[in-house]
Amino acid sequence: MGKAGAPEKTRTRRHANRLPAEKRISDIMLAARQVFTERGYDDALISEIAERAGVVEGSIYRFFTNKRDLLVKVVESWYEEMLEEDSAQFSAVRGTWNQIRFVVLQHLYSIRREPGLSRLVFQKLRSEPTYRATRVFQLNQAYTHRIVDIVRAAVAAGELRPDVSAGLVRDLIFGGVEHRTWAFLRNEGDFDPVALADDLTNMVYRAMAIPAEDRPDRLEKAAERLEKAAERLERLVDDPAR
Amino acid sequence: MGKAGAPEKTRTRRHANRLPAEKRISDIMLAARQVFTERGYDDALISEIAERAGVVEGSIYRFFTNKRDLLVKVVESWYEEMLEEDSAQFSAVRGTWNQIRFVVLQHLYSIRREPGLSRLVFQKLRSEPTYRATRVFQLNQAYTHRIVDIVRAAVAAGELRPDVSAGLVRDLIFGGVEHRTWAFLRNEGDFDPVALADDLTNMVYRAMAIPAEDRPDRLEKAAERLEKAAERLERLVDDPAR
Amino acid sequence: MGKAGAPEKTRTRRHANRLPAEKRISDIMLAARQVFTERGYDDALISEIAERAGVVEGSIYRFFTNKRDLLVKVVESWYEEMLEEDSAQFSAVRGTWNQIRFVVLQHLYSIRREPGLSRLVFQKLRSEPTYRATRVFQLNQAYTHRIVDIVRAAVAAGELRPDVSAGLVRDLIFGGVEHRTWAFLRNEGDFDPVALADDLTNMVYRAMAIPAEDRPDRLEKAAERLEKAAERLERLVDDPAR
Amino acid sequence: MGKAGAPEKTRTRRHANRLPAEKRISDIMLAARQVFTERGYDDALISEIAERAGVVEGSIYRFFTNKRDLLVKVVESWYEEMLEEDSAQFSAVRGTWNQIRFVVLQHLYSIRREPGLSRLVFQKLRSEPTYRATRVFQLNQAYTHRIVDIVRAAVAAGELRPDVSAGLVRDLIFGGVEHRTWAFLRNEGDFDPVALADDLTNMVYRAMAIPAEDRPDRLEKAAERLEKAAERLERLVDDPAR
DNA sequence: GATGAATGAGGATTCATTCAT
DNA sequence: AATGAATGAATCCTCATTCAT
Repeated sequence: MGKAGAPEKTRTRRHANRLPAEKRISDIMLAARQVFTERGYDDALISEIAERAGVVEGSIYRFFTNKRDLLVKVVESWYEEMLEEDSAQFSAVRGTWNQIRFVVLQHLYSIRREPGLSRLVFQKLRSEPTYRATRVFQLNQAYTHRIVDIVRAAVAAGELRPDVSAGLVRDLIFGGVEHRTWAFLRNEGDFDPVALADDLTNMVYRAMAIPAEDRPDRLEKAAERLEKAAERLERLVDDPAR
Repeated sequence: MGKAGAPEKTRTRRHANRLPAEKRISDIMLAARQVFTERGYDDALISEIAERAGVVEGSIYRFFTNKRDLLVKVVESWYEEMLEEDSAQFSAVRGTWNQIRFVVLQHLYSIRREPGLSRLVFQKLRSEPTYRATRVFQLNQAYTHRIVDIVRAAVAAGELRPDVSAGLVRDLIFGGVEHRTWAFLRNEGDFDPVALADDLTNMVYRAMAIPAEDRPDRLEKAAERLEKAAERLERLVDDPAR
Repeated sequence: MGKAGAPEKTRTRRHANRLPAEKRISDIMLAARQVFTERGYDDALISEIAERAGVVEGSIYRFFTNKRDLLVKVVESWYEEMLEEDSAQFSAVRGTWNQIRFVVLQHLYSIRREPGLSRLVFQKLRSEPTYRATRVFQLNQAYTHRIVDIVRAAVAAGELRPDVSAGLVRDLIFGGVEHRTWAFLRNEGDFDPVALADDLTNMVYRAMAIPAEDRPDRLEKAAERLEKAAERLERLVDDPAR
Repeated sequence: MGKAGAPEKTRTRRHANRLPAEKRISDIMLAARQVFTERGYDDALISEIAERAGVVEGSIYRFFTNKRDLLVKVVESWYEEMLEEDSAQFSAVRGTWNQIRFVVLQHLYSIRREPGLSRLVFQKLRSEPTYRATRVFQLNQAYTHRIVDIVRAAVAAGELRPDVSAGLVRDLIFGGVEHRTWAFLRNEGDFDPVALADDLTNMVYRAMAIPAEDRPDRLEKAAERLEKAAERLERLVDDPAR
């Protein structure tokens, strides 16, 4: 009903160039990313996305179910992008502290690079009741799970307290980052990713570290080694022939 | 159907029922709180709020600039409510850990009691560019600043590390809570406020606690041992032949 | 979502005169009746209806749920109009044949007067799966049921065959009329309501009439009365004194 | 969801699978018949028809001008099918009543077999202004004209009243059947074709049968009696004294 | 002060049809 | 001949807000 309207009318059409689907899709997604970033979800117009992508509105619906789907796809690809980039570098980072700091820092960088998309994730996608069923949810899981992995490994290695909840650590980190960056996301000024990453990592690492009482203190160890060295020297001196 | 040709409403809206403005306002805010909670911002209808408040749409605009203002006012009063309630009990809580835990727990309780409003704050109000100019912002500051106060006091008292950033702690806590409760806010199941408050407080407290290494006694002991070892070495050097 | 769009924008508005709801409704229904009649359902534009009614599009939705509801309401009022008009005159018509003819003729007149609405009923409303739940259905029932009543009464009075199915008669009549008038409804030329009503009524009446074998034929009755009259006259002549 | 970023379809549409045009056409028409039947005209998608026919949308337009043309062709072939089937059996039916009943019954059967197509004819095709120019119109004429032929032959044979309008009979029958079956077409329950065919045929046949009053014998007898009565009266007048 | 009828901008979405490849 | 990507027109409906009464 109302659908067909007057379907038999003659229409003038200028057929545009026939591009490979991939190119079309990436054009649309690029344009959408821009528009969503600039305007937010509600104020983003499909017509503007279409225009910037050099496509007609209807063409968008060949590839994307609806506006929300387009947003979701854009965010998905952003996550994939981030995961890919990060994982390449991440493998080179050694040490629990360094790894945590790396993840935090990359996260801060990505927020700083894409405040618009970040806001959309924080504000729109994550609060929807269907979020958990989304691929974005899974990607975000993968994204944040790196922290969990790092923590668990360090716990297993005896570096961190055995009673540390990796999940809670993850939420502290990502929640903390988010809270720390809301002002920036509201355009209220910049932040220093490196300093923040250091502070945050220190904080969290300290919370997980094995308490001094339960492990050989470094100073103590050093003293011990020094003592032993001194002893041996003394023995040598006492009995140089030996 | 439904609307019918003629208005079958026969509304019993008290004509010119002149109530004191305060009563009017509180009726409207109560209704608005319900409707916003049940439906979220976009799906909340002014008409429904008016109906529930026993008021006409237009009357709402006598007291509130617009829909958003109404939301803001509702949230403000919620915050005031929370601050009032909490502060009464808070003064009785002794000890840094206990105080932090108290604030965290109350926060968790309030989220659990008002998931709808919480979501609106997290999702809608906080992301708006005008947020910082809002009284909600100030109230939230007051609300979260208690953590800052607690931490600073404890730092000053020498209980916590002097290099702790109280602001970062605040963001870790509130951000962490938020991340931890999103699933709940999405209606994906409940959480245990007490357990979470304990875990989170422990975590954060540990991060701020003065590390064993920095405690005077142990430092001094280690220094003593080092000095003695050094002495012995010096003796050896002075008198190699012995 | 997408609903509010940018709701806080300032809008210029010229407030139109405040008419009683009834007047508004009737204005809208009148305009709708015209537009639906002229264009059919799909090609009827709400905007055009609004314009002709001197109303803004949104106002239509104060009184009518949606476009279809508007059509339904228009048709309903048309039916009520017809039922009212007819029933006033109908009560004056005596005799089964005359009554049937009257109903048929009025029906033909109404088709001729409102071909557009007739087509909409025949084509759009009646074929919808929800039709039976509609008030239009009920009105149509009332409209066509007059035939059923007439037939049943005549059957009860012994004027028509006892085995006549009044429902089938109704369907023959209204179905027959409809088939007979489709060409007209398609704008393929006029028809003669009076002649058609007569022919159709004759046809149907004949189909229901008690067969001659089973009832005193009029000629026979006349002959009988004539015989009796002749007899009495003869007796008078034979015995004038009596 | 669903459409996904990349076309996951991997359609196995036989590329350049060059089938004889006839096969193509019949595949398309078969698919179209199904889809039109299942969904109705407006909700039938060319894309679905194409898919079911194992063809690409564009190919449909090689053989059919547009969607409506496709519907028309489908209905045409259905009519041809029906006419062919019926005429084979029809020739074996003897007697006016039996022939009418046969046509009615076959019509009822076809409605019962193809409610979807029937509805499309009743609702969509027949109401279009171009209907009369259609081949469907002609086929329908042929289809319904059998009634006209039967009636005219019976009239000519003196079996039926000479003043019967064969066209009106046709409209009563097909209109009556249609009205009687709308509930079924709306999916509101079944009907009994045989019983309905019998009732309807009886009804119509009675309407056309030569009335008893017009039979020579009874007329003559009555005339005789009248003449005799008149004679007696005349005698009285002639010889009042007697 | 209260009423509530009227405003009116605003945009996603569909799908038959075309035509370059 | 077949393909199927691209076209693009076309419209219903919502609801916060206003302001004449």
